[in-house]
Amino acid sequence: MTPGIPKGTRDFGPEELYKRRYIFDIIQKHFELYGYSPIETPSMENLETLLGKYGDEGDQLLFKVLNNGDFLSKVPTELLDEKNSQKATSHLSKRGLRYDLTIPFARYAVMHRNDITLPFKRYQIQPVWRADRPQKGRYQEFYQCDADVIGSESLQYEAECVLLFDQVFAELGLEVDIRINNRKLLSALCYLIDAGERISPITAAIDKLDKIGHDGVRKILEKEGLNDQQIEVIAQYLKIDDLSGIRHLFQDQEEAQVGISEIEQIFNFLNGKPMSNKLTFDPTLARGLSYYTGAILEVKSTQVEMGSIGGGGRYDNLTALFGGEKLGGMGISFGAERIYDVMEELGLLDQAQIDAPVLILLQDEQLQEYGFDILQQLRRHGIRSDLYPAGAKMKKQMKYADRVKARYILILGPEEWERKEIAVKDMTTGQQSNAGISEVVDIILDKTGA
RNA sequence: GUGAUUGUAGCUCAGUUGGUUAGAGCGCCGGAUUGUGGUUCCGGAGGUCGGGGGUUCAAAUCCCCUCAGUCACCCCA
Repeated sequence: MTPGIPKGTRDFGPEELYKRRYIFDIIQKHFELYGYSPIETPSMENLETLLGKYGDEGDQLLFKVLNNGDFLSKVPTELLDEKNSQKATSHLSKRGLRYDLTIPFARYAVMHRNDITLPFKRYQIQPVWRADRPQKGRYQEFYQCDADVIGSESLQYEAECVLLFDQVFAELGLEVDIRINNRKLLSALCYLIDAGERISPITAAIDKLDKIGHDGVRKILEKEGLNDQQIEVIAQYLKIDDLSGIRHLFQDQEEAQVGISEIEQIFNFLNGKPMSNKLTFDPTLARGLSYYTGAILEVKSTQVEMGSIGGGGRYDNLTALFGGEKLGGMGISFGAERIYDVMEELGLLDQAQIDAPVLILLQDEQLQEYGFDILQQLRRHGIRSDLYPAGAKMKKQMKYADRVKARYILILGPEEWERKEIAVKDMTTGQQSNAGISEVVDIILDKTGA
């Protein structure tokens, strides 16, 4: 067989992993700085936990795990004859791979309600899986970095999340656009045109505005069966780009007014706070996940064409889905893979590599044990080091040293052995000198700052 | 789920209207250089042309099927 990996998945070599770790470390550091604590949940959840939370599309994209044992024997024969995978699923699979980190977190919060204190702030950096067809910036297995707070309605958390986005992307060296909107405005809009139950197709259409333009949106809405009057109101809404305009449009409609003042309060919290990136109010921002009820956030790179690299929002009622008390929550998610792709394209990850190690080379096989001894002395001093196994020509050893990007090489040979010295070569300058072991340690510690 | 596109050496790709033994660059291995890499020079290894079937005197090239990758749409990070 020829080796391969499933589509939409990737191997990561050492170089990539150092770069990824650089990103994850910065995100994690800021999560903790902002008072979030880590949790982890299993890769698999019960399917009933996952199903119905992400909309029909989401359900389609769930990876389902086949039951163990002779599961086919338990499927009613009518269903087998029907060959309807959808209907048979409940008999074939009771577990699925997690699709995001938010739903598992809500499940966690309900299950561990007695152990957590509200408001509960947690972060989670783990892979999620979607049976999507892969393309640029889209994989079937990818990491999300989520920070959520549950059990508080306070808008300070919305503001906090905006700052978190801003600070993390600033430290990563990325320029981004952070956009904010409020689901209450969208739902009020649908209510205004007497189409409250059509909120998801309508918001889906609105969300596409910057891609397909006003006419495109109009066409979709026509297809959805809205009448001219309704479409006209939506078109009006889409032309507004400031809060006072929105306020005027909705006059004394309560839900919209609440949404507007929420956004205003968030801006008030942020007033005067130094930010590297711009936060803009965008009434056309909708976001796909259906569980958001309040503020919604989305982050896009201004430098590289790529889907959103971060997003989030407030959800009022996720815990109730699992039979818990109603706990409001607010959370954001960093799309690590896309951030990686963006940074790679901008060349921002080139220096994200670990300090090159020290490598010991042997001139003579007889000196291997001596070399091993030197190696351990270096390691005891905290110097990242390695010993090339005996038996290779110096040229080959040198080439290896070059390949692994060794900063220093130590050469042990009969001549040096006679004088109780070690040859030290700085691979970046090519300079070489002899010194005793303790002096060698000092040189390396000094130069590498280890 | 829908649509496009590409599969030729480890990698990136040439390969003319079908025509002898399928090429290049990079990489790899060896040597020039038995105590010194990244430069240079010389030599070498490495290919079921994604797979299967068909047309033909002859197929990497044309046709059909199939598999895989990539990209776009839907949706999303």
